[in-house]
Amino acid sequence: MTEMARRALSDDIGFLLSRASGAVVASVNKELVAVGLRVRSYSILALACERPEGVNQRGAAATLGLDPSQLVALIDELESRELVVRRLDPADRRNKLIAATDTGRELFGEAQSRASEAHARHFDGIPEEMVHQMREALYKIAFADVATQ
Amino acid sequence: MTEMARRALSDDIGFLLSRASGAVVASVNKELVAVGLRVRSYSILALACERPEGVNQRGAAATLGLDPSQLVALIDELESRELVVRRLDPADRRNKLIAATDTGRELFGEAQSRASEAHARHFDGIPEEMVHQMREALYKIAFADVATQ
DNA sequence: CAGATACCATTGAATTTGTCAACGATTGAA
DNA sequence: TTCAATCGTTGACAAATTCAATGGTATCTG
Repeated sequence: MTEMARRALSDDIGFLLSRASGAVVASVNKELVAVGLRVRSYSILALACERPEGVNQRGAAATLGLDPSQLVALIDELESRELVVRRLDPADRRNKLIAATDTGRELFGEAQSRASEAHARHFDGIPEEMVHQMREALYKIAFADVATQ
Repeated sequence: MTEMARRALSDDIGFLLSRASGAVVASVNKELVAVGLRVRSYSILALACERPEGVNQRGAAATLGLDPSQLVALIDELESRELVVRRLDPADRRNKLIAATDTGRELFGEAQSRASEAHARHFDGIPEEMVHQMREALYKIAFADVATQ
């Protein structure tokens, strides 16, 4: 299994993953300045757009792989720009549901197409099949829920 | 091309990339506490081990995709632990060559096997062919040198 | 040779991200 | 009713990102 140690860092798949991610995130961030978003806030807005009733912060943090406390300030910002609203979940008043406003959905559309352009710059040169395989693998890794200890 | 906008954030390949990367990096970081390293310092040490004469900081920053200024403190730390040494490049005294010491190589071996274990937790469940495709794609993206503006 | 230009590591600052421990409010179960 | 668990939130601190500037060094040009 580990019989053959890799020599070069450039072959280390963990390194490649974080390096590639950093490059794409940086591109998307630059592309999103025009709409006043960053990848983080963009992702939250995306989730808030997915369901009309909204998502609770705990759940959002889980799908984003973040600590719940990280969402607070980001949502504060989105809310102050009236892109999302925080409402108490009537079914469980501990929850707050984050839902996109019409303005939020509109901006998200613009943001989404900008993000796509940034993605295109990175992925267009790569064979479709390879991207497909990568997407599947990434999905598995992202949501594998590995016990990290 | 962009005719079909993706609906769910979970399908967004940029998001999956950063999410997966975050998960793997977090795992590796946890695995590396035992040797007093983090992914960043581990990567620098890896580069310093690759060539006996060492690598200059500018080059290292480029392959790591970091701003050169980020390396300074990291190398300071590695140097203070005598895992690497900074030497002036005799051929061009603007450069400083970062080379691993024997201690550094020794520790790196340990670190490398720990990192491999962390990787295994994430990648072992994924078909080999898929990992292979992903590695190639990631390599292209990581070093594509996209004009990010 | 002299000066302009470019490259290197480094410093410093401002912002964003990551991690963790706590707290009040609310819920569900003993 | 009381206990334990969950939710959003706050606060603190370390780490990472980005950018502008500086002093030392090399290269190119005249």
